[in-house]
Amino acid sequence: MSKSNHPFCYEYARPAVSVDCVTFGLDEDGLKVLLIERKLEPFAGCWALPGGFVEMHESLETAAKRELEEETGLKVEYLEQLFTFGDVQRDPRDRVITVAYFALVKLTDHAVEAASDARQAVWFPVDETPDLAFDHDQILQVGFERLRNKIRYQPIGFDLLPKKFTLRQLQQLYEHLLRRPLDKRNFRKRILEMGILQELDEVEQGVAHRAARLYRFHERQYNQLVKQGFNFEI
Amino acid sequence: MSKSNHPFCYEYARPAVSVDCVTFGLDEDGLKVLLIERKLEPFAGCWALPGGFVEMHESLETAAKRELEEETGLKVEYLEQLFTFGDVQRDPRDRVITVAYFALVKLTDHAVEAASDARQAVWFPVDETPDLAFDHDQILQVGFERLRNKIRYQPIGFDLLPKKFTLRQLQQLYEHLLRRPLDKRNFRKRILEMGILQELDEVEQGVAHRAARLYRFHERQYNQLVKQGFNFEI
DNA sequence: CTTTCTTAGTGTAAATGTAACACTAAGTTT
DNA sequence: AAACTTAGTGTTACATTTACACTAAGAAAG
Repeated sequence: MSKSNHPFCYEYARPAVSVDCVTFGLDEDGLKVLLIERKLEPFAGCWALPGGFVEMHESLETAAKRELEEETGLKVEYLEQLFTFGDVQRDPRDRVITVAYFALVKLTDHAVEAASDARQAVWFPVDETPDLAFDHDQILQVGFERLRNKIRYQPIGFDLLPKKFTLRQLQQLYEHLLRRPLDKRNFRKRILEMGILQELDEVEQGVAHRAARLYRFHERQYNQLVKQGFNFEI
Repeated sequence: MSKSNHPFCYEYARPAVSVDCVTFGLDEDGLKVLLIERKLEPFAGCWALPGGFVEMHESLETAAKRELEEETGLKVEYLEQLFTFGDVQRDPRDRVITVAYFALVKLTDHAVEAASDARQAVWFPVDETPDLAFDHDQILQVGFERLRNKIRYQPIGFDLLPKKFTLRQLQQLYEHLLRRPLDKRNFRKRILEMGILQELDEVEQGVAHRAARLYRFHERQYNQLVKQGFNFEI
């Protein structure tokens, strides 16, 4: 690599910088993560997290959104930085440092087109993922841990569930991520007391038993409580 | 910047990658953060976090430890990744992405030589820091928030206090970081019940009143409890 | 249309955990 | 010896959390 020609003391070779996205979604089967099939070497034919190299004119977060959309067709509004992986040998070609990002999407509402966008992007059940390229298995695991920790103190259920959902759906998501059963009455009491659910005048459709009431996330109320330092621990 | 000549599809210009360290210490006056005075442009003469560019053969964490030692003389064994800052304009010279690290050191035990190592490294009180170079004010703030959050659920007090300390010292550290007074009896009860303190047969020296018993951190016990998923919340 | 099945929806009491609180003990200084 | 400063110690009221079981509603099957 040549020396740069601007007045800059850093004249060594530079690592490349990439971004990778760990994107979770939820459908009837459970929790899913979005993967792509690599077309190029190294790891051609292998599954990997969507991602790519950061360009000079864009911030890390912008790069992550751009790569996610380019590779999977999925547009997300909110991404969170996860961790930066910089082991020397994590990419066999060259030194590549990657900044991993974390996203949650409502799979049921819209994001099905992502996978069907003629791209090789597939939602895999989180506990049935194939071996991934590079150190992406490790990155995915860090992402999954983040998800499980996050649900303890932030009401992220609403980012994964459809806009309208039942308390049962919400509880089952919590139970799955916390890996323990929750008492129905206590759960409902707590979540309703938080005051971030808006009760709708609708019930779920197409079930072979008594239909449950639908709720939606009361975002305005939530933002206000956040400002007041309210604790959303479950 | 020239194209690389290895078989690698990434042929654009690359951002530079640096590391920066937010290092906290504690002395009689309170909480301190370690800063250096820059000798080179940009921001020559300005205070900044110790840090520098990542070399091709070293991991991010290794780079952070190396830079910290080179610039301040301080050797740390444990560093934690804080956040990666990648705004396009954060460095006026060039595109530089920086991975920030977070360290805690026992100032009272040894680390005084760091500052006196003929280097321009100074421990500043955390709430009397000068304006810093680049976006280092922002990085410092993120580091400080991390510290304040961390103390809620991890017994990091022991990383900041001297090896032997009194319960009063420990409580005052908690009070300072949590920004609220704690009840002496409840605090002692809780911290002792955790079983990670070893009571010594010594008392503090040179105080003009009844001397308090000294304790030390029982690291082995702590590690065992961590494995069992014990909760160290205060 | 009656029965059966499945999930929705609701309150209370016991147990546990948290927070509030004040005095005696020990050592130093005057 | 008196005064000052911090060390060290338990109990009670209060709040929170957990455990727990029945009726209601609607759909499906007979």
